[in-house]
Amino acid sequence: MSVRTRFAPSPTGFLHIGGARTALFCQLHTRRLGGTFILRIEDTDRERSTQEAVDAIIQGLHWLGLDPDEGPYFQSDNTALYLAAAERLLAEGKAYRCYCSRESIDALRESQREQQIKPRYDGRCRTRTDFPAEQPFVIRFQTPSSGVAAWEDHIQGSIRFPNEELDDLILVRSDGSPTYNLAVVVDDHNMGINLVIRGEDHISNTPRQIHLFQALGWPVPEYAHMPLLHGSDGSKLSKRHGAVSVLQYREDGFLPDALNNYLLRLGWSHGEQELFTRQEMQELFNIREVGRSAAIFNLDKLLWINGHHIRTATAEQLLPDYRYQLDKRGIRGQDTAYLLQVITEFQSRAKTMVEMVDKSLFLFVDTLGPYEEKALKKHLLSALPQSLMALHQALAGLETWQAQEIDHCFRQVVADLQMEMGQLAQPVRVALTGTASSPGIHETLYLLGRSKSLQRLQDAIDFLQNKPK
RNA sequence: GUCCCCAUCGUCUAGUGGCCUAGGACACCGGCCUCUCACGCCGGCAACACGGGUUCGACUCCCGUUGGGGACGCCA
Repeated sequence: MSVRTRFAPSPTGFLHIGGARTALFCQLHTRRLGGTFILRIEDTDRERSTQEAVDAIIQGLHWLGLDPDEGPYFQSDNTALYLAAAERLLAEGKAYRCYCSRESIDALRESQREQQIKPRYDGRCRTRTDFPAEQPFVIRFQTPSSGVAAWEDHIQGSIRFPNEELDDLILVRSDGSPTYNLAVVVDDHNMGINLVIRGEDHISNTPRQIHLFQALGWPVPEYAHMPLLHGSDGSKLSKRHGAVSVLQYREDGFLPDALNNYLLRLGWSHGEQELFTRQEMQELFNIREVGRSAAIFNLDKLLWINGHHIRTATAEQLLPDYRYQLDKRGIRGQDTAYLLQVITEFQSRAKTMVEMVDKSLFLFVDTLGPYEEKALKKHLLSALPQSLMALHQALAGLETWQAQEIDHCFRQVVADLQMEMGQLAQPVRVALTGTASSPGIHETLYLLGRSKSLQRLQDAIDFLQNKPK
């Protein structure tokens, strides 16, 4: 039987990095086995679910290349199915109506906490035989009071819960709506899910769900509970650790496969290999090889991996992202061939596409802002205007603005002035870019173009001649 | 508090009883390359939480301690 897994987020917020990792592992695992990866939106909490969140999740998955093979399915479409299952359990005596008020249960839990025992419902309505017509009730599952619920987790190994640790969970709320555990079990069964891959925070739900499968007479799926992703303080990832939407990573100039590569290495490894292509991920990943301990999100390593993916991508592959980032700075309508040349020149110099734009921005602005303070002092102020003038004159005399020609011309000027390359290149670099770093000086001149290059050299010459003594 | 899970360099990890004076990667620190910045290359710093067992021999197996995390909702 081929494997069927599902990613089942609740649409109460955007898709963050932890959810993306779960989705990635689900998809990768099924890809290798030729199985099916299903997206199911768990919106049984109608109060907190929003359409915006649904959209953000689907968009986030799409950006990462994690589009489902099936779905999205919405639990809100299956309410009747869940309620039917609950009715059946009720009819079979495996569930019961509970008339306890929230207040009385809160009081119960509080007193249990005081006694330092695990807060849980005590089952006081189990044996109740009266059904007061006007009183609201919930439907509770009658959990076996002895025995154990156990399973062989694909990641965590053997896990067992004594049933006396569990209480009677609510299947249907007093407003008649189904709850999470019921919906999950009914859907997992109906959708033919045979492997559940989800976060470790669901471990304690698993014994309850196993009981429900058994009570309904359905086969129990296999489970793989992934260790959680932690923030820098070692606790579960949350807003305060910058658990932002994965789409924010696109805004910040990350490549989807770089993020996938990084996420993949959190908890899974393949010998000493750090870098993976999409293809390799799909061929090599196995959920059974995932480690059991939680990992801490580390931006530095993500940046390094992103830099690697930028370096190894073709300029054509990077073009849409580069254009996207340029667009956000108001730079549009640039020639494609030109942009490809720029990208090629900056690929090894940027860890993100945002950084690439930052570093190449001088090419697109009409006039430079003030020279960077350090660069100005270190390289430009000490330069002789005469050397810049000599270069200006030589470059102005070029027939065409070709990379090789510029190279020859620049070297000739350096030789004529009896200077070292760096003595001329650095001041020129500051003149052209406003900073002390850029691609090679010939490439920089070439990319900047004749008119802007000559203009900026002239500006620097004027600047030096007018500087206060 | 109760239950469940986890524990190798700062971080991500390799390691499945002898190959380990513990390997790789990021970060950091040197050096090389060099017109700058990157890239690349070379080198360095840095870890088996602790205590008991088991064994001829434990990072590897067992128990305990400590530490960390998760769960304990008419949320998912």
